[in-house]
Amino acid sequence: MDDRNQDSYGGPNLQRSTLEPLRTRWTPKPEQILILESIFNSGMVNPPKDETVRIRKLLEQFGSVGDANVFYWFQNRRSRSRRRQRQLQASLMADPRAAGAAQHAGAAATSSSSNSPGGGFFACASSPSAAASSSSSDFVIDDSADDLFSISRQMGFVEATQTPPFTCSSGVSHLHIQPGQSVHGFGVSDTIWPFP
Amino acid sequence: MDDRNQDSYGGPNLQRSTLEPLRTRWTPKPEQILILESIFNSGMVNPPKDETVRIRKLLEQFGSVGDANVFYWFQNRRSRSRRRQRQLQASLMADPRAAGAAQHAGAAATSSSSNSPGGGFFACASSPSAAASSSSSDFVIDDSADDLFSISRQMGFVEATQTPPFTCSSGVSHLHIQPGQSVHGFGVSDTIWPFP
DNA sequence: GTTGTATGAATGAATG
DNA sequence: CATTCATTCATACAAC
Repeated sequence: MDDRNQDSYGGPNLQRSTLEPLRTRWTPKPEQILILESIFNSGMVNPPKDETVRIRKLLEQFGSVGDANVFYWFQNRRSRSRRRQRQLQASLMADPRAAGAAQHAGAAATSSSSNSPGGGFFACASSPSAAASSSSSDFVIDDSADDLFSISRQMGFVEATQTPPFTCSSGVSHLHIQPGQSVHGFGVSDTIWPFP
Repeated sequence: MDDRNQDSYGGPNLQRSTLEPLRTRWTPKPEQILILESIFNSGMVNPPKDETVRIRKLLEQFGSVGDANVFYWFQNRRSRSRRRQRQLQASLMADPRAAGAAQHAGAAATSSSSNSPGGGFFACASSPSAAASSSSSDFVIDDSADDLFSISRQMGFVEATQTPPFTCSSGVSHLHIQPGQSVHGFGVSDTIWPFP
């Protein structure tokens, strides 16, 4: 399916009664969250357009999703991570003893199951088709692949009803991004006013 | 009377001391959105500075707003419209059958009658005195307005204490908004996405 | 059924 | 004009 219709009609459990025209907001499926999460944690916190499309296609194997959803997801993810980080910092600054009390995070797997808080965790990368990639430009791991415990709710049970070919390579992913972009040529601002 | 205008340039800030939700950023009132929307749809998608100032003054009748806000609004508007258009094009190109599948936006995009910014939607232009009558109905917005609409959901209730009637003269038709009138908010939020 | 929280979606405000 | 960040609104879902 190469259509990227952004209909988010099919929620995970929302389609309980063969009623589809219920336009709700996109509710990512556990598998989708897993994929997104791994991509994010593998360092690609801000995928460019083309990557976003690719990711969307990947996710589409598990349910309807649009590019916009993917875009929003990453944006929210970044924003949220940053905010949490800041709050945590503030908390620590206020009271160093409160180190162990990470807010109230919905995640319960703080220490036992998670890995190094800055990298791996789990990463996956797989293209169902189109492996015509060649040049592997390394992505830039900004600095902190921050927050990782947040994947609580919907991922509790990955009940893959019938998971299409979806492979996950543990370790560091092979996600390759394409830095080259934008045909932006001229930055003329003739009729626009600079600003008062 | 609610004439707490703040100055235009630079800092659109307005917050009540202890009663307001401490809004830092400008939240356009429904009437303001209407005005802006009509100006935009009347063809003026990129107003020069002087026009911007005029628009701001117009908007100020319904709440504090600065030139910068107006400027940003138009800028975002243009950007968003273009992106939406491109996304739509892409969608149609990818899979014409998926035409009706927009997240929860109207499905009236396929026909497309006016995709140009100059396409009529509702515009405003009239002399202050002439439009003072005919107050049977608040206003009429063609719900059949095609793709390029996105009246935010913020148009729900208007608490305008008391502001002078307003008549816009800028475009083609006329639009008369009375501050006390509540604008019927249709929760139609355009939701195509932010980037192609 | 109500409340609280997590989070998708939207948009104002920048920056390049 | 393209992209990104920050804040806010709306809603799905869980807990009660």
